[in-house]
Amino acid sequence: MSKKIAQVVFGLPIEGPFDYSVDSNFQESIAIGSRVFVSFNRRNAVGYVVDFRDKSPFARLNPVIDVLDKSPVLSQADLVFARSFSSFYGCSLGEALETILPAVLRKKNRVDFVFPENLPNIAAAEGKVTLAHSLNRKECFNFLSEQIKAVLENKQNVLVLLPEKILIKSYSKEISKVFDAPVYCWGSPFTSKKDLDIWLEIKSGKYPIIIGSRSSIFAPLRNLGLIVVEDEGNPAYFQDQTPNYNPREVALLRQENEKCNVTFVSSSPSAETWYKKEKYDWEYKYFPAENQAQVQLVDLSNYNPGKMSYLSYPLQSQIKKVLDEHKKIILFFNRRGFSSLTQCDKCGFKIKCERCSVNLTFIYSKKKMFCRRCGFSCDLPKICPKCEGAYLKSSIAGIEKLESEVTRLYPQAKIFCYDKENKALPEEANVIIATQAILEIKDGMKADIVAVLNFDAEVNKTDFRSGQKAFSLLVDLNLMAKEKLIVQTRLMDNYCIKYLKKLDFKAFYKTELKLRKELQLPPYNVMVAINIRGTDEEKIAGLSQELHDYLEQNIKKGVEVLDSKADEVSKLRDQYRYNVVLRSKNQETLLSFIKSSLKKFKKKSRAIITLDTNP
DNA sequence: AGCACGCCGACT
DNA sequence: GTCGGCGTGCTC
Repeated sequence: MSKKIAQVVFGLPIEGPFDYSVDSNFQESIAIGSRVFVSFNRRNAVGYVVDFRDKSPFARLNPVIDVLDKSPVLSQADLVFARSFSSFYGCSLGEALETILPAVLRKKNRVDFVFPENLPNIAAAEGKVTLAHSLNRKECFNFLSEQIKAVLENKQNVLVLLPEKILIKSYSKEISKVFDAPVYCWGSPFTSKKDLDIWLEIKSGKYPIIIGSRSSIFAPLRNLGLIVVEDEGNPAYFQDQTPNYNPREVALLRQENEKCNVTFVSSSPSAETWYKKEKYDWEYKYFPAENQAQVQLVDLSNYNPGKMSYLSYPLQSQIKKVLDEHKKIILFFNRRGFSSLTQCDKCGFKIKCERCSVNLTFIYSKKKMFCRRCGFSCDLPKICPKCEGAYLKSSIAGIEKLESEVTRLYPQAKIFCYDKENKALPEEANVIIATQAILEIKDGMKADIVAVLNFDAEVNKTDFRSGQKAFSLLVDLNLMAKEKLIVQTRLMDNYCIKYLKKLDFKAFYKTELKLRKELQLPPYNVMVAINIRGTDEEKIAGLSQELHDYLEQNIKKGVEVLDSKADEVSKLRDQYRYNVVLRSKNQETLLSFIKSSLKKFKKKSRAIITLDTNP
């Protein structure tokens, strides 16, 4: 094949490719997948060779200044994968390539490493997808071990994804107990030169097992036999960066391209995953819990709301019983700090963050007020900043307030709070008041009784996934309880609670999916939010409306534009945020529509516009 | 993205 | 006059 003209793409939001002439002295070294140094729009830049051609419609071509790789860092397969990634997430091919490559390679760094010419060609796996629905860590781990063993025996490699970095170390220990193959823990981004050596080692097959978080989904493993996505529904897999990818979706893109197997693990899978499992007939393995704790509902609608304590009488007597029998109870109360609303008793002024549209939370243990969105903190004002009224009232109690109430009722108990700030938990603790941070302790956290104090708050969120999340929460808390799970609620016949009692997953997902279908939500539709933000609220609101109208006028078949709306948190870090949400049955149709429309719209605003797929 | 070019308001 | 704000267009 002749290499007269190289077609080059860049990590920029422009499609390309751009043509460059190739000097005779580069004929040997340049190849598809090489990184090249070229002049682009009066500046020098690193680009990626995606193809060659003999003729160019452009009269005057710039030359390739330098070829940076001794042998191309990107394989044919990488390019195919990047193409599907770019059309799935609506970014350019160059942006997709930069997402796949370690950050070091975006700069003008040479790679002298020569990749082995012909790696042994191992027959691909079957491309099978499994949903491991696990209420029993040990059983499920044995199952995964069997899968991994089969893959390693076939001389293929394994990638395990975990939602949080902190889980990597202990997981790798577990794996190392079973397999004696080298394990690489992929925790931090590959930004230094030293990282590059490791990346090259991974690429040349030194580590048959990689365990990592989000970004390790791009680990350059050849002969990938299996991707395990642990805790597939965990929201930590979502993250707002551009391009905004979800590793659980990327795993399926790799599965399509590399024919590797994929196993999703979850105690209560996302509705999206359950839907796909049914639709594509994925293999389904259910690992029941060793013993299921009994579920007891406490109907709060019988209580006088004015006099309501957070502890209903049945719960109070339960706590007493726990203390008498020297047992342990977890009181689950999903609100941090002392109070999440401080209000002037005289004029009603609410103390808000200076930079966000969020009420400040008072954290008693630190004697300070915090913004839960941007981290801003300040002292608790002594008088109302607005009317100088002397009395500031704390309402919407958090776990610290609850702690004081529990301490008053049970002075003899050993009470400890567990939340994001405070993760120390002494052995002798017998009443543990915890936020959802307690769910991160994946193994070992057990108590005789677990009680959910404000379940209704979980369901009443505006997030359309709140039902499913609330159900997942109950399932996980139920697994924590040895004896009994108590749920205080006014929603006695809520479907989450109803199907928890018998752990009837089938019925739960059937109901959840029916709701989603009726409301035209994912997984029946793809939703993409175009997020517009900037410092001038009027301008942003106007721009958002303008964008909405523009999209509607240029609408494409099969795409629907919903109304322009202020974001849930309309102001964050001094920036106002508006969204235009679009809906379609087909992700690629939708993204190509947005991409072409935004191209024309984007420039004339000083606002930052980002895309959020399946928000 | 990043940069030049070109079009209008206000100011030494 | 001209400095500089920002909307527009282009990059092989």
